[in-house]
Amino acid sequence: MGLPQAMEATQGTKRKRVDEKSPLQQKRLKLLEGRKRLPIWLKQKEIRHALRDHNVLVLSGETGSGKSTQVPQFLLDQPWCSGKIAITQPRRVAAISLARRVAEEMGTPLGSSSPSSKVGYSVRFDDNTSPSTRIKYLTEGMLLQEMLRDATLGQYSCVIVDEVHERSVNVDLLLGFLKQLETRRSSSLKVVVMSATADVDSLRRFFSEMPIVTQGAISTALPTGAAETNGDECRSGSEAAWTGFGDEEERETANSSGVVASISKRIASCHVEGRQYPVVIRYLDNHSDDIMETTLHRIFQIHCKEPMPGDLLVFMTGSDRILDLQKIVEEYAQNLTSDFPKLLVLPLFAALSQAAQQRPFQPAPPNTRKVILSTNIAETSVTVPGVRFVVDTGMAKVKQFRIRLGLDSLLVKQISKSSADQRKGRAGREAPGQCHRLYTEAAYRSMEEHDKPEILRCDLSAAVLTMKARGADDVLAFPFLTPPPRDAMEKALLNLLRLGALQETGQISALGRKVARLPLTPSLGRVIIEAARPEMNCLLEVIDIVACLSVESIWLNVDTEEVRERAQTARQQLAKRSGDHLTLLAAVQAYAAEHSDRRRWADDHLISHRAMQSVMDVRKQLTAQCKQAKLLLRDTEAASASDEGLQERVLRCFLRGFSGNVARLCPDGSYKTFIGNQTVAIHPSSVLRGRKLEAIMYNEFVYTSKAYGRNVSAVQLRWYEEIIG
DNA sequence: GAGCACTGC
Repeated sequence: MGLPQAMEATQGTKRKRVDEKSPLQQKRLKLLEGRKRLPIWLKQKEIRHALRDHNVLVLSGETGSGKSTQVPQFLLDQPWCSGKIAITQPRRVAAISLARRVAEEMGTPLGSSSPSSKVGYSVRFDDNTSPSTRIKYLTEGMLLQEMLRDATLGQYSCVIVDEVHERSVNVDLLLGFLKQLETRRSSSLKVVVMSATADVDSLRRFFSEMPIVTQGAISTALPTGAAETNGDECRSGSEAAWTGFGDEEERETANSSGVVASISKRIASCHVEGRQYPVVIRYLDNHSDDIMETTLHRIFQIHCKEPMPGDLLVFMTGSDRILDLQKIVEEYAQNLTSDFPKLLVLPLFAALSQAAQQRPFQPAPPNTRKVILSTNIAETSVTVPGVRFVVDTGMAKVKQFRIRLGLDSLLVKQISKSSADQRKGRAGREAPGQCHRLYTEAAYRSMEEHDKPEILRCDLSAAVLTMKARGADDVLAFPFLTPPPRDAMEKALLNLLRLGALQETGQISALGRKVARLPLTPSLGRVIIEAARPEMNCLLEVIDIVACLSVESIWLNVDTEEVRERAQTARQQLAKRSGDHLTLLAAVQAYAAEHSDRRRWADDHLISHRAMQSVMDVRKQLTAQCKQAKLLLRDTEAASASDEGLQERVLRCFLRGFSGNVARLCPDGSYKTFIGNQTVAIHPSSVLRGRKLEAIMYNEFVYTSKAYGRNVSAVQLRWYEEIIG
């Protein structure tokens, strides 16, 4: 769901009495015609029958099938559906705009605007539901958060997990929990798993495999009624595209006690066609050694040959390359004769300001073709209108956690086939299009089928704590769609133990439960808990810093030399000698103290106003949560400037959460980590860059062109030894 | 002189 759709969706009007002439109902009837033309409309009956007879439905369908909006509406009046329907989304904008759309289609007001509302959404900072809400769109993280209050998700008759193919960590955790619930919950729970790719087999297999049974807990782990099924009625008709798990696919699973259970009739699957215009694919004949040159060439080739209208979308790796290419394309474009349309080059990446990110959505001036140079943000997160030509460099930056080194690497890698196909699809959303792949067909065939799921690429500390806090104690036996390697799990368990979030037995500690409730990484959560201790007494200050560290960087991207100098002088006013943590605190305090014009203050200091707004949101949320958890002793008044020991206490708190991220200065001038003795450089974005200090602590350890510590402060070895000791 | 892709609670 793209931004324009999100913006054009309108708020339902308030009205006491709903009749056929009300605007809501008129709108509903108008939309009904369009709904009937969606590919999924014809599958309505099959989907209902599938869930009448089965507990799990795997629904695959490409973009444009209408599954995200229609499936909950198909199920709402089913006899088994007495509770709510949850439908999860990976992104907030999608959850909000889908809820708006479905409310309109149903002719009901949205969310909390009316007690009669049937459709709502719930995302961080914005819960727009009412007690009457039946269909609830929410982010994956929100549903996981709800599981802290009720791990059985008792208010829901059905949970629909959308966009499963994106394979976020949260989706993988949800699928594991839902699989457990589906067999363990006393009342039945229907689960619909929706995915764009046709990779249905692994999902079916996942839900058909028996949970691992341990310690004689067989009765609770066995699916109730597994034996009563024969699977003869549901796959008989060839009129149905979905297939039930029948005899031929019936599985026999033996657990360690030798008990054999036959599984059938629990899982159905269904495929819906998407709605896309055809896209012609062009490959290179030979591999290109200079991708920038090849991209430049291809942009002008398309521009000069292909008729208007039709904008170009170019997929590249990162902002640096995008800005470089922008300059070159603009230079060349000046030499175009007036026979050709003009070119408007627009960069698109997440770190851009809100206004700059909006520019690709605005119509181009007359006789002008837009060339959008984008990162992966345009692959899933935003949909740029008007694009008929996609240029795909075949590369992307990918984050990967290195378990042994304990750092994240962010390196350029070849994309997968499904990513290449997703990029291709961006050319065929409004009209037939072209996709120019700047690699050979052989290179395409050699690509991985799918991206590596995030759960195989990230630090598992947060995921493990999420599991433990929701009752999945035996994390090694958790049902993963793709189980992470054992050493990755062990590393996470050790980290949580070091933080004190787990007891020696591996069970979650009281402190761990507090950390798990906070919308933060376990390390940052631990810092919060430390700061609340009476002898530390610096929670408000720490919340300000933690809020900064948990959002995008507050420092604005500077690209020109002149702006860079302005930025340096502005930032020096805020910079603190001890490093980035207290510099961030100074920035937040100055921003919060600015009551007249915060936007201007941010612009003057070359600080991102958008980032600062999220900092304030997070700060508010954390403060409220800490009050609720009785962690907050002081109220709103800031500590006096004369509080000499404050800075030291703040840094000691961070050290408690990040004791693994400490390095000491070596005689050769480099920093070496205490754990692992690896070289780490201070990131160029730090106020401490180039400084030589006894020891440093940093929040992130990331490998790009070399190993950098980001968000760095000076610490004393003495503090570190006290914590380790 | 060098520099982090994208989500989310």
